[in-house]
Amino acid sequence: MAARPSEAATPIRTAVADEDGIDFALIELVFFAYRDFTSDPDQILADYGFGRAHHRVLHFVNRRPGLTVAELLDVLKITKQSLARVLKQLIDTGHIVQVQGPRDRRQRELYPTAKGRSLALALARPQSRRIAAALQDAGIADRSSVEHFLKAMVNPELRAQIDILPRDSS
Amino acid sequence: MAARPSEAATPIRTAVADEDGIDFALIELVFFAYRDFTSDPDQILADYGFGRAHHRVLHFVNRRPGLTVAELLDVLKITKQSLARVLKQLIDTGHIVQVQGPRDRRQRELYPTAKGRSLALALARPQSRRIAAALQDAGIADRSSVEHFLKAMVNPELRAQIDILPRDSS
DNA sequence: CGAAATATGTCAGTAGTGTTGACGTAATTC
DNA sequence: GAATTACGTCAACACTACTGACATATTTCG
Repeated sequence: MAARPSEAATPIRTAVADEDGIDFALIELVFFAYRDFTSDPDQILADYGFGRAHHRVLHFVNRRPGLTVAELLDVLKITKQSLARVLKQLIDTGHIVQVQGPRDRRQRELYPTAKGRSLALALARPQSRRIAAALQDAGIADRSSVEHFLKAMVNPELRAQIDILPRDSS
Repeated sequence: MAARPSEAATPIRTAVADEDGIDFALIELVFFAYRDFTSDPDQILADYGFGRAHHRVLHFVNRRPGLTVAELLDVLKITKQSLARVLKQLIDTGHIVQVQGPRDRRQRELYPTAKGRSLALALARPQSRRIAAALQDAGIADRSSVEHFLKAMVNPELRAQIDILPRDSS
């Protein structure tokens, strides 16, 4: 590969722009937006010794109380082992409780405690504020266009998961 | 804390909704959208033995050829050590070359090679397609509203970084 | 009923990305 | 000449993710 290092690697000095009609501007903005979007809860989580994974679990358990472990794995798209550690910590710290499934006793339904609900709200608050401020700043009166855009960014076969979740309008 | 496990943890069975006016729907959509947005390049990167960190470095070196190491660290908001590993790999594999700074010889200007440019484009292509499809799906004729929204999601003090980057209109 | 499938939990090992702190070197600035 | 700056590197660690294997309890099905 690097047979002749003296000439093999010629630096390209021009910036990529519209080549192939690629939307670099929006690609980058998604990166920056997400980076800062997650930074607010990250700071709060650090106080609890939690990470981003704990946040996601706590979020979905609060959004869909009674979720089973399998359902949670499916939403998060992670493996059982990845979930195990963070879920155990959240249970040990009293943020989440497990209840044996009423119909199928093999299942463990996951519910937030008052403590877990409280933390979930504390984590969501700055994110919601950031979104609201951005909508206002962009002069977007109708939330639904952004909602539609983001939803369309999700893989079609996974959009079903979103619809299961409660909507603000409900 | 868990003095009386039998009653300390009472499960909350109601889903969080509009409590405190928190926009859970959009918070969730940002998570889902970003998860799938990054999944396309992740698959390509796996073929090279690279990860998401390599992608980001490659992206910004292509967008701002001649970036110094310090500038790259500032954009990515990671530490020198985190960058070192991935940057070394990208240099060793001939995707990026370092050039001694012309004015300040302590600096190392980073440039993509033809190979690096090519990979950056390959990684950006599916992301750009996803964005374009989502805009169309959402019936958003004017990209600028989404662009403005995403930009407003970024911390104000960090927006300067975005403006340095080349715009599609240039 | 007994076997197979399912839901969950757990163990061991590994990888990628991030952190902090310290230290060394070359080059620039003062 | 001394301090600062830009960069590279070493060691140690944390978090999140992965794979593969195995155990247990429960349900389903032939």
